Amino acid sequence: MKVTITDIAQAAGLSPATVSLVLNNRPSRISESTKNKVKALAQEMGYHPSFAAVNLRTSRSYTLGLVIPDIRNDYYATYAKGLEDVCQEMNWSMILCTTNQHPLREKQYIEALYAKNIDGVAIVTTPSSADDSIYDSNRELLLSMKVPIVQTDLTNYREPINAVVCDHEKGGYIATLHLLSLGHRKIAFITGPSGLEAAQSRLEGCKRAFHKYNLKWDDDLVYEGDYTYESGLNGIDYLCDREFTAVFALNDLMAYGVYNGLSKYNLSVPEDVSVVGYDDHFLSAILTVPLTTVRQPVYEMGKEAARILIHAAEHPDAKPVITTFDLKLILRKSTRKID
Amino acid sequence: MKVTITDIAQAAGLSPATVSLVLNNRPSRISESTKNKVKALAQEMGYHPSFAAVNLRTSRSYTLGLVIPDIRNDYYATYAKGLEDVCQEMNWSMILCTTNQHPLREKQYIEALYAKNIDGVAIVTTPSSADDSIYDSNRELLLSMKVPIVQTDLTNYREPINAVVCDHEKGGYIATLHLLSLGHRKIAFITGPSGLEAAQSRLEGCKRAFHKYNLKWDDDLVYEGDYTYESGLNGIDYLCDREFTAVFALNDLMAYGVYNGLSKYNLSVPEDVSVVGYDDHFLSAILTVPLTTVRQPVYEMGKEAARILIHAAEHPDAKPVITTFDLKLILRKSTRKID
DNA sequence: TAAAGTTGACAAAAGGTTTTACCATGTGTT
DNA sequence: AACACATGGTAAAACCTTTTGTCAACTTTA
Repeated sequence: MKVTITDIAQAAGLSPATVSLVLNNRPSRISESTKNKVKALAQEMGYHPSFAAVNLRTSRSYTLGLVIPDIRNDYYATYAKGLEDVCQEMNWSMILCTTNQHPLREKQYIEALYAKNIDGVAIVTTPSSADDSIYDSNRELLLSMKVPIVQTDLTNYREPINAVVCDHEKGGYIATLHLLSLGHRKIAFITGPSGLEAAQSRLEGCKRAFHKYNLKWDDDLVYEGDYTYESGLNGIDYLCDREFTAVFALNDLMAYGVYNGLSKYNLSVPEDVSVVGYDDHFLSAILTVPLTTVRQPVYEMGKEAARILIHAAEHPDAKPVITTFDLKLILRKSTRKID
Repeated sequence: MKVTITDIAQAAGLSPATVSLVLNNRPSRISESTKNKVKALAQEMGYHPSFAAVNLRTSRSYTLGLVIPDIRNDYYATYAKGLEDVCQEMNWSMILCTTNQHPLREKQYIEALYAKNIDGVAIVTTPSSADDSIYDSNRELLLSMKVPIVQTDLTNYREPINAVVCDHEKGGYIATLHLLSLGHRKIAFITGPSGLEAAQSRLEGCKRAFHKYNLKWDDDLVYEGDYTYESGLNGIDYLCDREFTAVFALNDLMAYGVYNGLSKYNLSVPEDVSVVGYDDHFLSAILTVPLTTVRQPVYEMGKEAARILIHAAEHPDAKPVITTFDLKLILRKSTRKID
C-alpha cells in the first residue's frame, strides 16, 4: 500500500540501510550517484516516511503540545497561531490541549502527551492562587518527563525553566504614565488576580509611575478583578461612588466591561472618563470608541516558544532561555487630556 | 526507562502476548486470576502503552486532524473547542492545522496528516470562487487516503460525504422575517462570497421571506461582502445614497463594520437603522448596542464532527452521515419596530 | 484406556525505520 | 608479494505492540 524504504531499496538494488542513510543525509560514505538515484526514486515513488516507525525507533515525534486554558480567548488563539506557524515551517505538528481551567484535565493531557513521545510542550496555564498544588504537581510531572517545556509570563519557578515573558512592569508603567501626562490624578485600577505574577508586575509598574510623579498611591481606587468582562462591570459598580477621571483596566476584556459599566452610569468615554486597556485585543480597534491599550506581541511570543522548544529538542543540553518581549502603548480614542 | 509490556510480563512470569491480550480486553481464554494479576501490575508499575508502537502495529493513531483557515476567528475556535472536548472525552488527540487560507499550506498539512496515520479529519475550509482547483485536488487527495472526513456547511460534493451543516436557508429566512414583521420594507443585505454554498442558502432564505410577504426583491440593496469587518464598512459606503431602514449583515463581523459605517454617516442603531447579524459572536452581546443575530450552534457542530469521525474510524464501512443543526434568532437591541 | 475436547498460555512474525559494527573490494606502500 | 588503508555499502538488532496459529496439560467421553 504505502511505499516504504524497503520498496525503494528493492527498486534501486540497494539495502534499506543505504536508503535510510541517504534520505536522512547521514554522514556516511555513499557515492553521489547512488545518493541521487535514491533521492530520485523516493520522489518518484511518492515516499513518505512512516511517522509511527520513526517515532518508535527514535522516540521522537516532531510534535509540540500546547496547553492553554481556552482557545476561544483571542490571547491564547494568537499564541497558538504563532506556535503553529513555526511548527508548520519546520514540518512539525502541534497538538492542542485546552484545559478549560481544569487542573485534572491538564494532568490527563500531560500524561497523554507523554505517551506520544512529545518533543516539547508550551504551557500557558499558570497556577494562580487557587488549586496551586495540583498545578504544581502537574509541572512536576512535566519536568520529570524530561521534556523541554516553555512557560509564559512565569519566571519565578523553583528551577530555571524556558519562558517567554513580557516586561509587564513596564507595561503598567507606560500606560499609567500616559494617563498622568494627560493630567489625570484620580486614576482607578482594575487589576488581575493578585496571585498571578504578571498581574502583580503590572500593578507595580503603575505604582512606579505614581512614584515618579511624586503622587500618593490610593489603594481605595484599586479593584481586584479576574480578567473577565464581568469583573470590569463590577469594578465600575465598586468605583461608582468614588471620585476618578480615568480607569486603567489591566486587560481589554475588563475594559469592555468598564465601557458598559460607565454607560450604565451615563458617563461617556473619553469625555467623562478616560479608559486604558491592556492586550490590544483585535476588537479594541473596532469599538465605537477605539480603546487605548498596551499591546502584547502575543503572536511573536508563540513563535518564540516554538523556536525555543524545537531548539531544545534538538540540543538536549541547551540551557534554559528566557525571552523578554517589549510592550507598546497604542494610543486611540478612549483617553483625553483633562481640562 | 519507560515500562513496557515485556516488563510486566517478566514481573508476572507471563508472556508479552498474554499481557497485551489482557490489557486490551481481547476475547481470549485467560483465567480471571492472571487477568487480575496483570492489571494490578500494570497499574502499579505505571504502564502506559507506547503510542508509536501501537500506531505502527495497528496503523491507528487515535488522533483527529482539524483543518481550518484561522484559529483566531471565534467561529473556528469554537468549533475546535467542540471537537477537542469530545476527543479528550474519548482519549483521542487533535492536531491543529491552520491554513491561513493558503491552499498549498492545506496540502502540506494533509500530507503530514497522512504520514501520521490520522484516523479522521474535520475540514472546515471551503472552496470558494477563487483557487477552487487546488482546494478540489486537496479534497481528492484526502478522499484517496481513505480517511474519514467531515465537512462543514458543504453538502453538494461530488460523492456522499460526512458533514455537519446548519439550515442556513432557514437562518436567512427567520432573520428577514423578523425585520419584515417589525415593519421594515427597505432592507439592505450585506452577503458573504457568492461562491460559498452556505452564503447562497442564507440569501435564498431572505428572498423566501420577501416572497412570503409578497414583496419585490431589490438587488440594488444587496452588497456582496466577504465576511470581513471591512466589507461591512464598505457595504455602508455602497449603500449610503440609497434608501433603507434596516441592514441584514450575513455575519456578525460585517455587522460590526455596519455599526461603525453607520455612525460615520451619523445614523444610529436602532433609532435610524435596524441591524441584524449572523453567528452570535460572543461580543455581540457585549456591544453598547447589543446585536440581534442568528445563532449557530458551532460548539455542538464541532462535537458532532468529532463523534462522526470517531465512529467512522471504528466502523470502517459506516455510511456517510449529514447532521443538520437548527438556527435560532437571538433578539437584542439593534432592531426596532418601524414607526 | 484411548480418543476427543477444553483450558490457559505462548512463540513468533509483522509493522517501518535507524544505527552500529562489520565486510568485501580496490588502491597505494614498502 | 604482503600489507595497510580507503571506499562503498550491508546485515542485523532494536524500538514495542498486536495477533494468529500452536502447544501442552487436563478433563471428559466412549
